[in-house]
Parts: sequence; structure tokens; C-alpha cells
Amino acid sequence: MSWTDERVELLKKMWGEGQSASQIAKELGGVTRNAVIGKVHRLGLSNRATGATPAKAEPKEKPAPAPKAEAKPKPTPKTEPARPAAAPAAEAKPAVPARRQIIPAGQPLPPQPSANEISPEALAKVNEVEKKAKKLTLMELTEKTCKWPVGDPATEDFWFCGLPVEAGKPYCEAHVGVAFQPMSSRRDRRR
DNA sequence: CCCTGATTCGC
DNA sequence: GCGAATCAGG
Repeated sequence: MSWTDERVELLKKMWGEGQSASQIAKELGGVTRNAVIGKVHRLGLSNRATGATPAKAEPKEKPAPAPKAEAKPKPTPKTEPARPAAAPAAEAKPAVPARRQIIPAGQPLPPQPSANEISPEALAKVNEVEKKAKKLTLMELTEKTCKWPVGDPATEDFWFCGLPVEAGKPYCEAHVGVAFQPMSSRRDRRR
């Protein structure tokens, strides 16, 4: 595979949207995340606060450019093979018993955030994150997608966060924040 | 262990 | 220019 104009464009677009190199690579197909990263660097566009970077350059945060509702003009031949929607198990506690692999998603677990005493900060973060949520359906969830449900399951307005999970956990960082409240989350000065 | 991006360096 | 291997961090 070579870096055709189109591919480079998609690369730029996705990178700009904050997609991870691996996601981009998967999307492009035929390349590894290393290739993507290498290309990104060669193209000069690199920095973008994420994961692990020695240079913590994060001058300006981009609130929200103008993400439109996603149209997929992609002639991409390979689409993710729909995962078998097995859905037997159903955890009872959000304890993180999930070994690895097989995380059907019978009925995911999360205790919807009510008007609890959760860190207002965490909640704010969640609300902010929900805008970026990938809005996945039950069958689209994987071991690596946040399984935090949003909306009313009884309506059309229901979906799962779907953002990258916090290694090992069932939710993305933001949702882990409100899902696993140690105990009384008062005003601790821990940060 | 999972993931992230950054760098190096042979091709 | 390319990207696997490696590195460094979360």
C-alpha cells in the first residue's frame, strides 16, 4: 500500500479529529499504526495531546471544531466483521471481574449516573465526553470500547459511549471516573 | 496487560 | 519516503 493522496487526506482528517494512530491504520487498512505515525511525522503534523508523549505540548485545547454527523463516503472494502452478539452473561457487580476477551455485553452493568454525589468535575467531564461518544450499539461494543450506556434503552435515543476504554476497565476514562467511586466522594483534596 | 505516540535506522 | 522495531509513558 502506498500513501496515495486520498489516503493521506484521510490520515490528516482522522489525525486532526484526534483519532489514534491505530484507529487510523485500521481504517486505512494495509498499514500498521507505526506506518501511520511515521507518516504523520514525515508530514510534519505531529503533536496532539494524547496518551504518552515526552513533549507535553498542549498549548491550545480545541473545544470542538465542527464534527458533523459522519457520513461514510468510504469505499473501504474491509469493514469490521460484525461481532457475534452473544449476550449471555450479565455481571452483577461493577467489580471488574472481566478477565479478558469475551465481554458480551448482555446488559452492561453501569449504574446510570443519577443525581449522586459524584464529583461535579467528573460529571462535567462525562457530559463533555458524551458529545464525542461514538454512539455504538450493543453489538458494536468490544473489549476496548467504553460500555457506558447513554439514554433510555427503551427509546431510539440509546447508545453506548464507545470511546477507548481505560486499559483493562470497561469504561473510558471519563466514565470510569463516575462509575467507580471509591466510597464517599467528598471534597478530598486529592488530585 | 492494554494502549498511546516518538524515534531510530535499514531498506 | 517508508515502516518495523524499539523506546517511553499512561
